[in-house]
Amino acid sequence: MTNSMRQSKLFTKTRKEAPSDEVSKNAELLIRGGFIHKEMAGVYSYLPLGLKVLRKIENIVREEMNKAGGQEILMSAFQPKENWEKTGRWDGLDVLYKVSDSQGREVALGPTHEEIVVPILKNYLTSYKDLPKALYQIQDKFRMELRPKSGILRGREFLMKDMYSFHASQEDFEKFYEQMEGVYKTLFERVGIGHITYLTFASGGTFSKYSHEFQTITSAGEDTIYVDEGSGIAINKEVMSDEVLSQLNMVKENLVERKAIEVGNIFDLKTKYSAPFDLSYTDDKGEKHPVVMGCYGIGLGRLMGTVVEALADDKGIAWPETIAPFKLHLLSLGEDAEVLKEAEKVYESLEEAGIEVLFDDRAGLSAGEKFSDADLLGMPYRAVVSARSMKEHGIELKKRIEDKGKIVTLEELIKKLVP
RNA sequence: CGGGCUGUCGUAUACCGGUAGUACGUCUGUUUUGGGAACAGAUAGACUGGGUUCGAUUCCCAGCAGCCCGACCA
Repeated sequence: MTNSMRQSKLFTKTRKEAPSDEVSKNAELLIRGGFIHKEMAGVYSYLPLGLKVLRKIENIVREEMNKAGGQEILMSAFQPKENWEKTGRWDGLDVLYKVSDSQGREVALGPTHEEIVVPILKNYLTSYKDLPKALYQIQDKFRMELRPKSGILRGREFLMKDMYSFHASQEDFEKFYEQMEGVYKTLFERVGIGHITYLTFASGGTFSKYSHEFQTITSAGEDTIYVDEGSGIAINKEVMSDEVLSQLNMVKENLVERKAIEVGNIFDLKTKYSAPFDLSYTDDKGEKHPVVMGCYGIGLGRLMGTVVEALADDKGIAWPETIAPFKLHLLSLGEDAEVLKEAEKVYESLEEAGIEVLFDDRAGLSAGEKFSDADLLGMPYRAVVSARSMKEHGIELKKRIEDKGKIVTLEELIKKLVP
C-alpha cells in the first residue's frame, strides 16, 4: 500500500456492531474497523489497515534492535525434533505444536527459537573474538495455548520479535542486559505507551536481578503488578514479598496495585541452552568455556492490541502518530460539486507532500457515518472539507483525541503534517 | 486441562415438534447530507453426524466450533 489511499478503494469496510464472540476491546474495535479478521480462537489475519500498523511497530522494533547492535536473521518455523529432545522440551513444553508428515517424521512448530539459534551459532562461534553477538528475528510463533483470549493479546499464532545475545562472561551479559532495559524503554515510548509501561521485576523460582518484564497498565491485563510511581518500577504479584521489597529498596506504602499486560521481557538464560548443544568458545588462554546467553522478546501483535486497549475511548481507536496506519483522515462531506473538487485538490496536495492520508471519498454517506468511521479507525488527525469549511475558506482540522477542531489553510495543514 | 455457557442469513437477534421472521449490512434505483438518513425492490440462514418422531432448526446423544471462569503461560 502506498502512503495514501482512497477509502472507496479500501477493500475492508467498517462495521457498526461488534461480533458477539469477542469480548475484549482490542478485538472488538480492530474487527469493527476492518484491521484484522478472526480465523479461529487465538488466530487472526491482518488486513490492510491492521498490517500497516503491525509493520510500523515492526519497523520501530527493528530500528531499536539494530541500534542495540542486533543483527536480523529469519529462522525456520519448522524445527527438528532432535533439537527439542536435546533440551528436554519435546515432552517438557506443553505449548509445543508437534506436526508430522506423511512419512511419519515429526517436527515442532517454533514457539521460541533457542533450539534453533544455538545450533546455528555453533557453526560460527569458536573464539572469544567472536563474542559478543546479538541476533534477532521477527517471525510468527506457534503456541498451543489451552485457552487463547483477549483478542490479539494472547493467541496461538502471533508475530514476535525474539533476540538472543551471546557473551563470553556473565559480566558482559549483564552490561548488555542493562543496555537492553533502556532500549526497551525507548521502544515502548516510541509506540506510544511509554507513560504507562513499567519495568517490572518478575521471575519464576528464585528471585533474580536479571529477569524483567515490561508491563503496560490496562484493565485488559492478565497480570497484577505493584507500581512504585516515584521510581517508575513495578513488581509482579507473582514474586511480591517483603524480602523482595527490601532487596529492591522499595516501601510497601508507595505501591499501587494495577492490572497490566506483559508487552516484553528480558531474560537471563545463563548457559541453559548453550550447555545442551555444547555451544562454547575458547578464551585467550586456550581454555574452553560455555557461552552465556540472554533473550529478549516482544510480541508485536500483543503490543498492537495493548495500544488499542490503553488508548481507545468509547468512540474507537486512537492511534499514536508513530504507528497509525495513516496520519490524517481526510473527509469530504456532501455531494456538492465544488466541495468534491476542493477535496480532490486537497487530497492530491497532501499526497504530493508525502503525507500519509486516508481519503474518505465515499459517496452517499452521511456526515455522521463518516465521522463515526473516522473516530473508530482512529487516525491521529481528521481534516474535513465541506460546504461549511469552504465558507470559512479553509479546511477543518481536528485531532482524534480532542473535541474541537479549527479552520486551517491547505498550506498550514501540510506544514503541520509533513513528516 | 477442570468447570460453565452457546451454536439460526455477512453481522445482531426472534419464534417454533408442522411454510424460519425482523433489524443492520450488501446490491439496484430515487431523494437526502455536520454525528451512524428516507422510500421502493433485491440478496442470503438452522455447525456436523446419529437417535426419538408421521414430521426435528426445535427434544436426546455424540462430535466439532466459539465464548467465559480457573489452572497453565519459555
